[in-house]
Amino acid sequence: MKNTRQRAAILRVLDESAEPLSAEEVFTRLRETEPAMALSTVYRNLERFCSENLLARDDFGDGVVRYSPARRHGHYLICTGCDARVRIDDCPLSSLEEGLARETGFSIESHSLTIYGKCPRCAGKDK
Amino acid sequence: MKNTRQRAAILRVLDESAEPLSAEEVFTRLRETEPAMALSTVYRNLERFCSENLLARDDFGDGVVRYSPARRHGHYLICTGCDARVRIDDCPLSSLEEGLARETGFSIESHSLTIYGKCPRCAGKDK
DNA sequence: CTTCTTGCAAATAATTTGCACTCCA
DNA sequence: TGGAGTGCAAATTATTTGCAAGAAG
Repeated sequence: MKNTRQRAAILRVLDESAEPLSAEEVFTRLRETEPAMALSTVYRNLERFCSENLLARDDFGDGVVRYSPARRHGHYLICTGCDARVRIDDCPLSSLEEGLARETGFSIESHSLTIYGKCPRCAGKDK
Repeated sequence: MKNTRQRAAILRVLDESAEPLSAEEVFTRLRETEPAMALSTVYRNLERFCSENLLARDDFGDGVVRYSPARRHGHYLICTGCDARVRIDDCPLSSLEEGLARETGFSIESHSLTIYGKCPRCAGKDK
């Protein structure tokens, strides 16, 4: 994989962001430093980085794919009332994956986990 | 929620399917019994049923949302080489959710878990 | 009746692709 | 220099919405 200015810029933006970002969001943040970059370049490289396992996809179940550096990827608890997101730091899957690999013969590469519910404030509003 | 012929038909198709189905797939299977039904009706009702917790969304990470009856919903291990899907029957999250609810104050409603990897055949091809 | 639903057509939104040109290795 | 990478514009794909007509309670 060639090392281009655009690729470095995309990875930098994601490294500097505390939150996972969508392609559009990455694109917007690059407006200042890389005004000529095309949105399609962002899309192409985000996907490329995923298959190289440099990035992980975070799918929150709205129609938008978000990305974060693979090392920092986590899971989220999302409020179905107000879309508030809470990061879940410890991931219960490492132990599961081991057994799964043994049972199925798959070599596990990644996973995606999102939990939905009502935050305390929205749960209150319901009733 | 009113009980319409279309709604019953959508639920029936999903009950009869062993696999989660996308809106398009549901629509296609309804061509015979409900030839006049509009695709938008399918979309609207699938989403409606999800918010009533009659259906669950299964997101496999391609751009398509699939649905299955809430009671039967499971998780999948998907091959990134050939898209083969293996159902994971036991779900490691019930235990996690309890603690999470306590820590965050959220009332948990649902979750989505998908695991990616290479199936034995595709893992072999790589090397 | 009258409100919730549907069918249809048109509108979005996110993402992908074709192609000629550019730039890293 | 040769092929991977980029920008641009156009094409897809999945999904959503507005609205008038239809059916459920």
